[in-house]
Amino acid sequence: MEKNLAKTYNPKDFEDRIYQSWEENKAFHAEVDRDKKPFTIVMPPPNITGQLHMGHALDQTLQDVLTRWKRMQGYSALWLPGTDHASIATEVKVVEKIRKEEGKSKEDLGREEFLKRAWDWKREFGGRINKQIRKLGSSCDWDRERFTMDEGCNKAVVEHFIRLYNKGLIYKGHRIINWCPVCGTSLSDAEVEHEDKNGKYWYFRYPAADGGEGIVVATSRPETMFGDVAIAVHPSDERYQDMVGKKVILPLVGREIPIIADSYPDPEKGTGAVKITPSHDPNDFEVGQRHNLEQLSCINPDATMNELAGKYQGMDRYECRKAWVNDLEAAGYLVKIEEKVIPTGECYRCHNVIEPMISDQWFVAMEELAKPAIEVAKNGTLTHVPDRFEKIYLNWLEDIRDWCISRQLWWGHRIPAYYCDDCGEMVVAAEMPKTCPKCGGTHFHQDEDVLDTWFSSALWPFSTLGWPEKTEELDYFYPTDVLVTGYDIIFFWVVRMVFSGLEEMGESPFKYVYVHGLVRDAEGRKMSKSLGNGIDPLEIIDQYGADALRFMLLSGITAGNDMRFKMDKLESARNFANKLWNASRFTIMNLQDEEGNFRPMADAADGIETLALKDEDKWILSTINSAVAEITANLDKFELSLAAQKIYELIWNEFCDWYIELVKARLYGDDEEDKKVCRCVLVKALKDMLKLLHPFMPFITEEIWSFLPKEENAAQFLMKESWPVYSEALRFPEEEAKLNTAMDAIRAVRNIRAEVDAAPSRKLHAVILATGKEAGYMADGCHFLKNIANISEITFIDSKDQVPDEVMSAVMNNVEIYVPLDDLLDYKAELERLQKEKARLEGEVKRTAGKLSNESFVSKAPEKVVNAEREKLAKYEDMLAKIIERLPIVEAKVK
RNA sequence: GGGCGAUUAGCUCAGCUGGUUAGAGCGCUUGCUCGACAAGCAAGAGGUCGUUGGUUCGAGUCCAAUACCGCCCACCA
Repeated sequence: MEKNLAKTYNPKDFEDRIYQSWEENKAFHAEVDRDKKPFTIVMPPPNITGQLHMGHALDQTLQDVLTRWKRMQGYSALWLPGTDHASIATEVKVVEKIRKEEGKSKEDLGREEFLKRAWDWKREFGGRINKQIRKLGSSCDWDRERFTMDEGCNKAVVEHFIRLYNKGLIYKGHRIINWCPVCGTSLSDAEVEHEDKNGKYWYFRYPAADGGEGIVVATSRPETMFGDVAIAVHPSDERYQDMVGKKVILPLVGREIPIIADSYPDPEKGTGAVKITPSHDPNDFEVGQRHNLEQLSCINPDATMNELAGKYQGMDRYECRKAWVNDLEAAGYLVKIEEKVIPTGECYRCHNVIEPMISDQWFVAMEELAKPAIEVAKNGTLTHVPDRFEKIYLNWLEDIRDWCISRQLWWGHRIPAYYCDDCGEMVVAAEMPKTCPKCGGTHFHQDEDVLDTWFSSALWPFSTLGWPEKTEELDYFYPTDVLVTGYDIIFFWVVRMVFSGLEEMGESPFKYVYVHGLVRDAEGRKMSKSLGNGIDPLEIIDQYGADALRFMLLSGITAGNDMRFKMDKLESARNFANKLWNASRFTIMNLQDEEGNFRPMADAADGIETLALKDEDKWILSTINSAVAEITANLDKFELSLAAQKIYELIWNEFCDWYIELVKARLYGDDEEDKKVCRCVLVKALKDMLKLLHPFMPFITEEIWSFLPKEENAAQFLMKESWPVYSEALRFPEEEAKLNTAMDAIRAVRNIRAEVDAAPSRKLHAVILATGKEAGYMADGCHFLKNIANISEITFIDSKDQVPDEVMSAVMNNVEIYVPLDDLLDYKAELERLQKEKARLEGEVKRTAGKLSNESFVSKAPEKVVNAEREKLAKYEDMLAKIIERLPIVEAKVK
């Protein structure tokens, strides 16, 4: 067994091994534990249509960060995984597969055989998706994995359906719905995408039945004219008032239809007269209802014309349109054509134009269900992050129409309605009835249709916890805490979960909805199969590791906004992992002797703050301590990206760049007791940082953790360790100030060195003039200058007179540093530097003094702010004075 | 037609309730193989925060208008 980390960071060496070890030890399993508070996230179940894309990777990462963090905080954290049967999407894929491989249609196979193939598909792709989720490091509870069509979910769906039906909230209706002629099914309003297309208005004359001029109407879909049953005009439209009640003739068809008055037509649009086709237009449907008009369908489900279209029967709707318009024109009925942008509805799956049709479908009555869902958002029980999505959520609910839930498909939850073969009586029940309540018949057949896939996903937050049974899990884990999802499925899913949860459970299914954006490609385009610009998360993981991918996805994002997938960001995340890896290697190296055994450390049983800590020890502990508070606060507010940013800075800029460099001299020195303290601080610091980083980069942190010395009561895994908490005992403001002064001095010397091109290996002398409390800071901290700025000798002086002749200088707050450089002196460079500094300080003094001379600033701004401004002014004035003093000396040297 | 987001360094983006000199990554310049790390170290350059007004002692941050880009919704005569 290796005792230290490998020389280079290679995530492939350990990511799979670690995940396996977590899983074997059931580290993700969450139990009902009444001593703990529950934290619950149900995973948005990926469709079993294919494989995970970058959007899933982001979605997963966000949820995993939250879950791991809460678990470390001591919650019984359940992240419940699963997949979605995705009725229509999967059916399309399976049909395609069968067609390709066997040359058969689903009808050739028959329902039963087709479903077998679909289940085979589910096993193959469901399994693939689960592997991908594991690769990402998701800490979900696999013991509780669910599928939207498993037995329990099916039971929940049937139960829910029956309950709503019995309450009158589900009904079967002969109504106008969105029909996709290609998918061969009805669709809900949410499944129709709107697109503006270039089209035309054709103006046709409908001659009056009594031989008069008749009326001209515009239409963008002339092929629906065969279904016209009336012409409507607005009752106040004076142009047509005397025509209301009269009849016109449907051109070429010869059928007489009435002119009616209705509020629907807009006198400003078209000719103000509208042809009414209740079977093929939702508005016309309603006009038809109001006026008791006949419903004449002229288009078949496959978008060909039916017998009503006469000689056009059998033609495709668009072929018919062309021929029909030609014929009307030839006959002189065409008045004019107008180019127009026509808003068109398309199927969200196949992007073919939707045809509104009348048919028998099942609906959920939305009005009553929507009310409580609106209420929970308004009263704050349900919070959207960011909150602007609440408006979108509310707008949709407030405008909602009844939800068409039946689909003419095979793959899905079959509608639990049965019809008596003898009398046709319908019974809604969990199982096929034995006898008909009406005629006593004993033969039934089940409704052929299946349910909208979203009908089952709407129940996901409670069906997965055992509903309709009253399980312990349901009682404990429901309602869930946060739902993480993309903004693209708010309507499909979030809204429906809320009203369904409220209906069945009486409580909103979650307290927060965290909405994230899309992952786009480097050019900002949506990743899509047709563009071929998708990036496979698995390939990225293979190359850079899951931790780098996760960290990259989280860096620099804000809730609800899209992000771009940039390779340089990914590399940066990987480099960060490598940095941590090496810093950890350094730490472990210094903990161990040549044999790899841990050397003795100071006993920190009474708290690390009780040890003989040096200033830099207190500084790093204090810095980490503040970061703990900040990062926790960020996570509390769902600011995951800011939290990630802070832990990055803490590890790289504070720990690696400064602390490690500051303590090297001690570690390589010979004060054994001090070394023990130093090791102790190193381990403590590293461990705390690993814990803070763990939710973001679970693999590397767990791997490093396994190499560190553990306390007796340590958890088996880092992932089971407790989240660090802020401690007042670890707050060292004095040491922070001291170290900041030392660091400024180091930077100043390095700057001079760079300015004159002095090799880093060249040892320099420094003369320091320090006053105020900085005098003490520099006295205590000057050894750092020696160690990491390569200063071999330091002379403290207490007056300007003692400044040597040939020097470069740096002025800081209460500290002046002079570096004698005899052969290398570059006064010209220093003069430039001083002049630049002078200009900067003059600007600062002017700005600060200006502020302070403003009467209303001094009287109105908080005292704290004013005092800070005063201190600033004093500091800048002092520094400026010193620069001005120094300038003529340097100027003289330049000459 | 309605609504929303974005506009900050060459590029991609952070910037939470208004208060030090507006930050990061990448890129760029210069110099470094000194016992964790060249996937690195050090020192730098680079921004009048889209525009115009307003509120305020104080605005990248709040308000209004405007421009450009993008997105969502809407019953398609």
